[in-house]
Amino acid sequence: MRPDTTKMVACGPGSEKYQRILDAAVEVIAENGYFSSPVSAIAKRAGVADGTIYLYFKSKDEVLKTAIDTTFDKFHKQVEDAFKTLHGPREQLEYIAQVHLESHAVNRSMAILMQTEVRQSAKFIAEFSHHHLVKYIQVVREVVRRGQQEGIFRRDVSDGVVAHCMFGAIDELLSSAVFTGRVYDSKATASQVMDVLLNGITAAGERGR
Amino acid sequence: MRPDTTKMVACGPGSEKYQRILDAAVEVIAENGYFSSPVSAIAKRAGVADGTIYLYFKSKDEVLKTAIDTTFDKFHKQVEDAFKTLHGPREQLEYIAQVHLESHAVNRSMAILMQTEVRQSAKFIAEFSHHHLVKYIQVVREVVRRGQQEGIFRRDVSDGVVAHCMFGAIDELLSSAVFTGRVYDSKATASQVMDVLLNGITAAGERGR
DNA sequence: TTGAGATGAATCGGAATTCATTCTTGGCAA
DNA sequence: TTGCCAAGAATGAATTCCGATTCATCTCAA
Repeated sequence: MRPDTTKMVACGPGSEKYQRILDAAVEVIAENGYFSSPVSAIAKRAGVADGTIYLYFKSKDEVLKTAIDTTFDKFHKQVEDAFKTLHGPREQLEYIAQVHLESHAVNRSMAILMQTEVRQSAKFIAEFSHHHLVKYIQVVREVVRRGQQEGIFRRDVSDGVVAHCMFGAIDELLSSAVFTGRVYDSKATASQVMDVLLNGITAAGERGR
Repeated sequence: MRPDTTKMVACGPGSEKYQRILDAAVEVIAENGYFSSPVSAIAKRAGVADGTIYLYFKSKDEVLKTAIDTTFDKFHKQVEDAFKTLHGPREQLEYIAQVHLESHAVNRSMAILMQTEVRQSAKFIAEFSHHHLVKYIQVVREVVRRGQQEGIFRRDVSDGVVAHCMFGAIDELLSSAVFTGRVYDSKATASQVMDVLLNGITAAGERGR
């Protein structure tokens, strides 16, 4: 006897087909870009009929939106969890950097999609993904501010500027890897970037600790 | 009597209409994104008929391509010129940062377009604009390498990583300004970013110089 | 008068979404 | 156990809209 929660709901967000469509969409869009990816291509990749996609999603937009939202949510949850046992500002920043850079290895197609579609000007994408980026920056800012209060980081540079620098630097590294197809050691790269950045924002009195 | 070069060629890349179309395209695309900008909208903004655009450009793609190419070329030329009288690695990097950040003020629409379209996955855009980005990074790398050789910068971080960090940090700052619509003092911001970065990569022996 | 320049309606293809139809499946009565 | 039914799923061809590009036609300056 199955518990209710496992009961096969053929349709609905939990189903296997739902996931297959999402995965297919991410792959196809990563390869061709959102506007050059006909729904029919996504359907074919997922092994379903064109119309089926509309049983699971309201529109093509909705598919992309869901994929992006899910990814960001996972990221934020992962960071949140890690922070429970990782308290130093340095360590927290390093952790974020590493997870961010790792995304390439975790799911290449998704990484490509993030780099190529999230900043795009299609209004519907820009609007909601902007929200996720703001949240990311927010988290970093808070860590930086705490570091400043604790005297670990310099106080003469704005936390906002530092947060954007960190995000931008890492994102660009990822982006370049995605575009050139080069693979890298995410741990080693993250540590180099954060070495420079942390060195750059370390308070004078803390040097060499 | 006019020299030949100034003779009014009604059509052709020099003409006033050519420029008007380019400007209109940049504005419209900045507002709506490339794929949501019908040629007819660009034509209307430029005050010409739809068909006229095809007298000046081979295709819609071509219009965007031209706009982006021109902007990058201007940037590279500007940097090249400045380097003739600006020799210190620090100063050169600071100059690049400032010009990059200034682009927002110079031409807001173009800055938006750059942020929203250049990284996009439409194959035709990605391919040629990638080339420009590589060139940018290349220039920065060379400056960094020279700084390392002269003993001004640390040698234990790769010039490539530093170059990407710098580009990414600045680009993200610009991007955030573009998306939030916030205006900033490009000189002050550039100096903050470069303060952090340069501080981060300054060789130990050079501290406090 | 002529031809370069300009026009904008018509063409043509491509793709998002719909929907009439078909398929599956699980329950139920004979 | 078997055959049948209804409802939920899935299908994919048809509909519909949109927009890039073309081209027959017009304008105007030399």
